[in-house]
Amino acid sequence: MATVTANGVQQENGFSTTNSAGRMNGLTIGQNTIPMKDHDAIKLFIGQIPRNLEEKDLKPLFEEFGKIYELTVLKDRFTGMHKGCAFLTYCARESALKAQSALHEQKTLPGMNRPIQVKPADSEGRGDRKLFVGMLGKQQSEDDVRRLFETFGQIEECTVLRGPDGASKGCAFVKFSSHAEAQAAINSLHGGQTMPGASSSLVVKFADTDKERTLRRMHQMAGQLGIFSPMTIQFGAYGAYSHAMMQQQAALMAATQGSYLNPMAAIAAAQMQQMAAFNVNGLVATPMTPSSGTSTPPGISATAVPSIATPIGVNGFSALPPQSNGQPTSEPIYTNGIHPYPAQSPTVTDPLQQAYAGVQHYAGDPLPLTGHLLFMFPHNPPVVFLSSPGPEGCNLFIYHLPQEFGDAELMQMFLPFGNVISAKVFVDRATNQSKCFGFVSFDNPSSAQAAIQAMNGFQIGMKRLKVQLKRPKDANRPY
DNA sequence: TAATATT
Repeated sequence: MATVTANGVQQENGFSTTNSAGRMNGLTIGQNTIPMKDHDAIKLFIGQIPRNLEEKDLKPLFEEFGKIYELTVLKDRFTGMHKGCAFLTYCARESALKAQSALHEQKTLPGMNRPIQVKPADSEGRGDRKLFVGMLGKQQSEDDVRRLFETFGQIEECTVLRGPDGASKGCAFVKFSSHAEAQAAINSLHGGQTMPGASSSLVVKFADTDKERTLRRMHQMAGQLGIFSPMTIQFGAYGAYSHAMMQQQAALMAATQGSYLNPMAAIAAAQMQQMAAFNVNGLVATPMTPSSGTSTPPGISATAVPSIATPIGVNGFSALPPQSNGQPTSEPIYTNGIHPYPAQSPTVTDPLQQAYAGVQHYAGDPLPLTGHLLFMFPHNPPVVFLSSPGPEGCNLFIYHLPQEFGDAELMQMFLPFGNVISAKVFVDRATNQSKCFGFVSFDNPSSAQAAIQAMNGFQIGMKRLKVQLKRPKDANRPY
């Protein structure tokens, strides 16, 4: 983690420390100086930072107000992507106050639309004191909202949410200087009156936490994409397995949306990955037993993979877990009532026949990966495409693909299971439309098996994938 | 009726 740390002035010998009244901040031991900060130092949150500026670029701007104890640009945990904000702690509290008054909303960094934010970080805060206000009239301005709330305490921020056209969305955020003030506002205002033009009475509640926001967004997207059953997203039902499934869902969301060039999908997918990671990180109340399993979701280290004593299907995640607990007679419960291992019966129209009837198998051109898809799986760098198909037992036939899926999306979907050496969606020559089936080749059979285990029966929208070994070319087929 | 970001 890149962090700029102040270098103190060295003394000849021994130790030196300073205080807030003080001269210099730092503990010097011989050649090394360890920066020290005041005990009443304030950690500042810095927002609206251009994403091309790193710690070293920001340092000069802030050093003007005092010696910096620590400056850290926030990065995405998985992708390393610059989040456009940072934390800054000065050695002296006074420096922080000076910087805040000199910079907060006072200038706009190059390339930004909004002025820089310099204010105490949430971690310095006094608890939950930010309110969401719903069911406002569309005509009500920030000032109107302020007037409504000002009797309950000191308002630090008041923002009416607006669309791109500037029209109010009928809701606002109001931040008080203390939790008690916010609570008082809730007690007095929530449900108490109906604003002109609003469809029901005023809503005043504490604003969502980040986790709640993420869940809300996921629900929204899920609804749009039809991926999940309505209103049901659960985490942790089967530990690491659902982690793997989350990754799949994330990939699917990105891929599906990607065909519409919707950048939100990538963001959403990244959020889902984060949720999946939470899962593995143990923020899961569901009891899990140690793994005796034979199939480990790809890309997840074996030590991080618990298994499931009693698999419980979750609506939407109905491509069900590998039978990894060595108890084939256990009776899984599937709350969505759909059996996880579908597609056992042969289909009447065999797309294999079409596949073999004149379409060349993919033979090794670089796949047209889009940027956001690569971004999705930072630990799966672009593979070198060797040849295709792979050895026997490495090649999968996939049916019931979404119409929108192209080669890149198909590959993306299977990357978590191993090295994909080719991925090809078959396309109708006349219409250029996907035939909704394709082939994926891995470089080894166990990747292929893992992919079958996890992805066969995997639900996308209304359809379920069929994933099975591709038939060998020379196999006798009774057709 | 839910947002520029908060280790």
